[in-house]
Amino acid sequence: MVEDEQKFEELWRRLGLSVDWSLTYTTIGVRARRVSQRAFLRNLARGEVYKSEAPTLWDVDFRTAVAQAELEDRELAGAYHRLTVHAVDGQGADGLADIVVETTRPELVPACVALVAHPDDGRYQPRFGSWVTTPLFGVRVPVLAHHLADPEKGSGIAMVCTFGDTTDVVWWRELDLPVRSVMGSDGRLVADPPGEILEAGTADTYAELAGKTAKQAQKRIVELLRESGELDGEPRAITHPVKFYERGDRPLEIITTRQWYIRNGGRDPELRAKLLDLGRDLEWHPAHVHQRYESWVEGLNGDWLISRQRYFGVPFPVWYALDADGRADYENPLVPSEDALPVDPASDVPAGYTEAQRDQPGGFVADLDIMDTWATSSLTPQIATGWVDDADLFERTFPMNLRPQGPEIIRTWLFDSVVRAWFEHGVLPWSDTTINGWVLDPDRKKMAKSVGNVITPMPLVEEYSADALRYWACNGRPAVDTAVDSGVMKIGRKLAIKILNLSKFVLGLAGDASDDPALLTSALDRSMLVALADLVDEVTAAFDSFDYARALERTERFFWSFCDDYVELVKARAYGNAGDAGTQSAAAALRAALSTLHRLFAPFLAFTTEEVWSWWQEGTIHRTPWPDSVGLRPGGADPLVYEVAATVLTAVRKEKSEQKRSLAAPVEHVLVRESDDRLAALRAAEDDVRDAGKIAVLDTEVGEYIVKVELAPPEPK
RNA sequence: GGGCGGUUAGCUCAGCUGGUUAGAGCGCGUCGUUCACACCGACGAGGUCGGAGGUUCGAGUCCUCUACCGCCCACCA
Repeated sequence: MVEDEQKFEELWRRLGLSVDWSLTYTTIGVRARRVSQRAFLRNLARGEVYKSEAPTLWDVDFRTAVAQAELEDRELAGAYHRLTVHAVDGQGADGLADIVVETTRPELVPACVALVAHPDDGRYQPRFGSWVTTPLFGVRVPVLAHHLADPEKGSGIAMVCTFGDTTDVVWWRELDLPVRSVMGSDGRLVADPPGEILEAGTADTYAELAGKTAKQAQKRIVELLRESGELDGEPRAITHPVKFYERGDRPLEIITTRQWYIRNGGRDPELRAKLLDLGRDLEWHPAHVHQRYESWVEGLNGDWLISRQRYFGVPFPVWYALDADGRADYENPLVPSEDALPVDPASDVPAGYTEAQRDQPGGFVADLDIMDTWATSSLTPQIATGWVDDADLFERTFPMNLRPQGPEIIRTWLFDSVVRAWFEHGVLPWSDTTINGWVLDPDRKKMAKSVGNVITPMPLVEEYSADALRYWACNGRPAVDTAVDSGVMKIGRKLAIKILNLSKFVLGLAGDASDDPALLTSALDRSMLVALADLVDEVTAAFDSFDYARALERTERFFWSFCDDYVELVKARAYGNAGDAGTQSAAAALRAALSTLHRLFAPFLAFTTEEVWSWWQEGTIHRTPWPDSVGLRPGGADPLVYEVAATVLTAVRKEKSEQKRSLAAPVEHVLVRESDDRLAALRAAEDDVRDAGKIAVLDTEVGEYIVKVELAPPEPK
């Protein structure tokens, strides 16, 4: 893990990310533990966190409870087994017909506590309230009605087991059914059968299953059912979605355990509504990802389970008093004072007790569970802003501006952070969030270790440069998946080189020229600066709305046209006599433009711009003020001059290219027919256009747009 | 089952509140090097904007329906 951290830090430094490395923390570090435990204790004191014994989704390999947010569905092969459930003598309005139920989990027949059908289902209405006995085990269970039963599914009547899936939990709770659990925390059927099976005298049958995994038990029970004649036909293969722990390999079981929960609106409509409101107050970039938050919060079906039965993590700062019989008092946990934090209940002792009383009747016992990492990560804003140890910093930086993160952890990191900040501070932890997309492999496939298509950034940095990688990354829009594309990185590299070359040119010809705006006597120069000022406004607005990709695109577009057109147009004038007004104007405009472009590109090409900035400025560009369009925008400038001059120059280049002539080829005559105002603009830059195009005579006339170019005949070889 | 994105040139993608002949880069073709740039430049070819209706003087841009791709959510016996 430490190695991974170093690798990330090395990469991020190499990429020039402006991280304050003094603020890094680990979730089990002292600061994070103190924050986690303090927030927990305060949640506990206010009743926002509670401990409860309840059916819990459980990973049998990790042997820990898991939270709703850590679930994922996987499509799994399974089979419907048609089982015969027997009518009980003297019950049933229409005689003693057996009932056929379909189940994908026949191994849970010993855990069956009821059958349920839809209240409107005529087939089963006569049976509601009657009793039946389960196959193989002969346990009496009621037939009940519940609206969640789907008449279309299977035989229309479901076997409720404790617990086969989350619907069973709902039925168990809402129909007030008993617990008859057989699944152990190790994923194997427990050794001793439920009491009802003992009473029914079928313990020997259960013994055939005890100790087996779900899969093994299913195989065996199907054999037993077949032998007893209670399997109706052969199992019918299906595929169906099954809940998994996102990092687990076997389907989750549901077992009853005592766990810590934080209220998150999952069973409290008022809190849920408040959290939805907070989600609406948050500025999402892009806006539509907010929908994910909405559907997640609306779909919550329980509080946030934060305890884990693992070894490494932040411990709960809690002990329980033991009574004279050694029973723990879970209702009244013993807690430390805040200034004692962090504590480890496994080695620290609660106030008023001694170590000798640990695990002794009349003494105390530690809570040995640890917190889910999200219980700590949900406090990142509080950890980073010094909530427990730097009141001044906290005052100035909380709530924060921005949470940048991935889409897959909206339901965990983002949502949990909102919950914690709301409980503790009554506000959102940040005003804005940006959601990134995924990086896909060059074939637009999701990267996965199992597929072997994972590409790490460092080799790309080494091949194309950090700025090229940044350029590629900045071309990916927020929340849009972006494929690794060396072509785009090459363009970034090209752009960086172009900036170096342009800077060399500008600084080479006007070494220490003045920036005095009064020197801007050329209409073309002023026109270009107007366009540049407009660009600054547009790019600033794009950054303000977190649309960095747009900011880059606009800057880049201006830059290339600046190099191709403006620089070519003013080159002759710029090379002129340093004392001439035209030369001074060009130099001043070029330098103003260069300074602005350097700064506009700085967020993207951090290293290139830092280098060229150092050629002529003091200090780092990354702490230089952002360009100001007001100061840049010259008075009395006509934006048309630059545009029309560039258009004519392009037309001249096109003619030369079509004649397969050099760009340096002389032009005898050019006729520009244009509207009056555009011709006026062109005349304002006429000398520059003639110089740049090597044009001898430039005529203009008002009319429908046309540029007619007559080249001088080629020189004989 | 509910919802959110996407579908624009061979490829990767822009196209903001509807407005003149739909853009960029790559790739492709042609041409061009004394004077910032061959780690280059210029120019060009290439698109029924997924499909069908509709609103409008005008739709890639708005509305309805629909197809396919990706994703999220859901109590999926």
